[in-house]
Amino acid sequence: MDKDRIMSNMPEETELYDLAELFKVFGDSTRIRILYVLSEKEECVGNIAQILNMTQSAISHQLRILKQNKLVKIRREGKQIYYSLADEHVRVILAMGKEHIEED
Amino acid sequence: MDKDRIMSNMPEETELYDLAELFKVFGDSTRIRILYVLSEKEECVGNIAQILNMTQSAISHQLRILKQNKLVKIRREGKQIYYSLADEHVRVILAMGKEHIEED
DNA sequence: TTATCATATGAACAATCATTCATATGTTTA
DNA sequence: TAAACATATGAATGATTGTTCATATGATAA
Repeated sequence: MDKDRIMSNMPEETELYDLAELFKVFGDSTRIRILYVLSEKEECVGNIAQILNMTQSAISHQLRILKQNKLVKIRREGKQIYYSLADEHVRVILAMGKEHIEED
Repeated sequence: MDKDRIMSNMPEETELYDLAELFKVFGDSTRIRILYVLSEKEECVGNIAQILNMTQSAISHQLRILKQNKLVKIRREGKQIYYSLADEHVRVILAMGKEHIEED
């Protein structure tokens, strides 16, 4: 069974938690919707709320989570704050997930 | 702002929920640990529990969730049931997540 | 400065979920 | 058969989390 060999290949505790944390962020349909909106082009908070028919507060709370986990980045322009995807991992992870649920 | 154009590119409601559901499954460190164990080789429930120092019940509950979401598959051999990764998406998704949290 | 607009945030509530405990199901061996 | 073993599952519980409401912060315009 070789428990030791298997466990020696396992990521560290903190990395496991970070990984789980990251995927938890993808595990909410509101946040996925936001990421899809931003996959088109950068958008400010109010617009995202309007597009998704949700309150500004709810969107803002979710954007904070996305930002904390470095899935989106921001650009300030006057009163508005424009959000956009942070990097290509976001697209790849979403695409892989989509492929998975679409097969069979 | 072109709300209609953006929304027409958005996946269907049911697909959004399935996607979120899938990522929720990755959003727990116990399940990630199990997937890492199985990325080495197939393993039966009792062994997984021993390797991860958890109760058979806890592991079994989590394996059911992994199986329902088609991340693992099973092979029966006498009294034991061997679990293994269902396909390559699992590895790719984990690898992408790992890359993401490891940068900067 | 003051008023207005865009965004952020704290507290509260309902809903979801991982684990435990006890027990059930199903397979093999005696 | 019955006993032993591997796995599954239902109920209960504590912890986590998404949304709402009210309010705070920060930037611009008057």
